[in-house]
Amino acid sequence: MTDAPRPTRGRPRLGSASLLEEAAFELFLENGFAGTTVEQISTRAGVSRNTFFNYFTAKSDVFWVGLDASIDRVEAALEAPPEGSPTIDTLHDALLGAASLLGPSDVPWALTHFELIGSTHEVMASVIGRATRLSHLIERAASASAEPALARSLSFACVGAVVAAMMSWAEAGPERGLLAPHLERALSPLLAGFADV
Amino acid sequence: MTDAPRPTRGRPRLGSASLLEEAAFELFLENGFAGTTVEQISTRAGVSRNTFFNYFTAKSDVFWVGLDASIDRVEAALEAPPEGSPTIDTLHDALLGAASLLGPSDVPWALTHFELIGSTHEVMASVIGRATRLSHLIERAASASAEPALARSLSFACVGAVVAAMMSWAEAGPERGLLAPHLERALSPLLAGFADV
DNA sequence: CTTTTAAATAGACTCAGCCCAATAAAGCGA
DNA sequence: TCGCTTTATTGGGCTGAGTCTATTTAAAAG
Repeated sequence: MTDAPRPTRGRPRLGSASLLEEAAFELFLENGFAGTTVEQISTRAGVSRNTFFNYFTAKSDVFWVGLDASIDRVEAALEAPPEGSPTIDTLHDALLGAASLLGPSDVPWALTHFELIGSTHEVMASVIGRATRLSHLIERAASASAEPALARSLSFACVGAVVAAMMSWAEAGPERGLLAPHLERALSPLLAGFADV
Repeated sequence: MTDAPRPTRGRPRLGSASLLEEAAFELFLENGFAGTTVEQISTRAGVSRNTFFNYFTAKSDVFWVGLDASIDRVEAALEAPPEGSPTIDTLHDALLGAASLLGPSDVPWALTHFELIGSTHEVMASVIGRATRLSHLIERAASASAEPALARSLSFACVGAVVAAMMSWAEAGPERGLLAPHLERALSPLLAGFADV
């Protein structure tokens, strides 16, 4: 899931994902998400339309380049749990660990420019795609020490808390600091409730 | 949000939403969701392609006809809260009340035929559209007695629990009974955790 | 019979996403 | 230096969802 290592053979890349990202955000500011075509984005970035889809599988993927890396970190932390620690703490540490690496400038663009995006189907789908992946990770980890149904509701509720935390983090403005404290606030009552069962 | 009252004037409807729904489910069984076109659905239902979009705004909307009505009930229950009852109980009662009206045969088709659907973008988007609506309702109700950030994380976590409950309900097979007990199990640890704050 | 209202339809259009075949730019081995 | 292999870019074409506008049809109301 992490970025594939750049191969030493073959034709080198012309641009980068972040180049397309910048072009996309510019255009979204000008015309909104729905009012911007993939054609326009790739033209401004100086590549062809097809090249866009070499970097992203969907137009809405430009929003979540950084987020995917964070989910990778949660995955790694959940797969190498410290022995002897109860699952609920492992989970807490895995999520907070990833969140403590996200500083004020790491906020996903989409969360600070929501009005330009609206409730577009494509964007919603892209969000829930990431949420599903995170939820699977948590559910698998929780299944080790909880019955299936409980593990699932725990994982879904956790994902809900993560989303809520990211939104209040984004809304806090440029002085928002790390994501971690927001996540701590959203997560602790929930984990406390589940800790008893 | 409830069904618009059928007007007494004008041309009567030829078919109904559930007619298109049945045609769609048949075809999904035969060819899967992605392998079925709106054209095929409307042809089998005996109407034109455009008529499909008179009944549904998207192909994936056929999955959630019943669900929308349930969310309507939650909305009604949250808007007319019994005085003197703390919000967390109002919320509990609103959700459980709607869930107790859902019997074994009310399971959304999509949840019992997940393998035929896959992680199609459109379906995910349609799910999260409903989830967003429910979350807004809960958040608004919770804002009355909790600070904004907490209200939001509560609402998102609740939605997560609802989804988890519906999935385990669907998986329970034909003898699944009402949704309510599943929801009770998923919701209670969560609400217990939030009740302290 | 005429007007009004709402539903069904026809036809055309945009654009996301996918596929395939062709080409360009690099490293590697001979 | 000359192929060979690998990878990225590109062009062209295609399907299908969703939108829009205008037209027609079927009913009720006056």
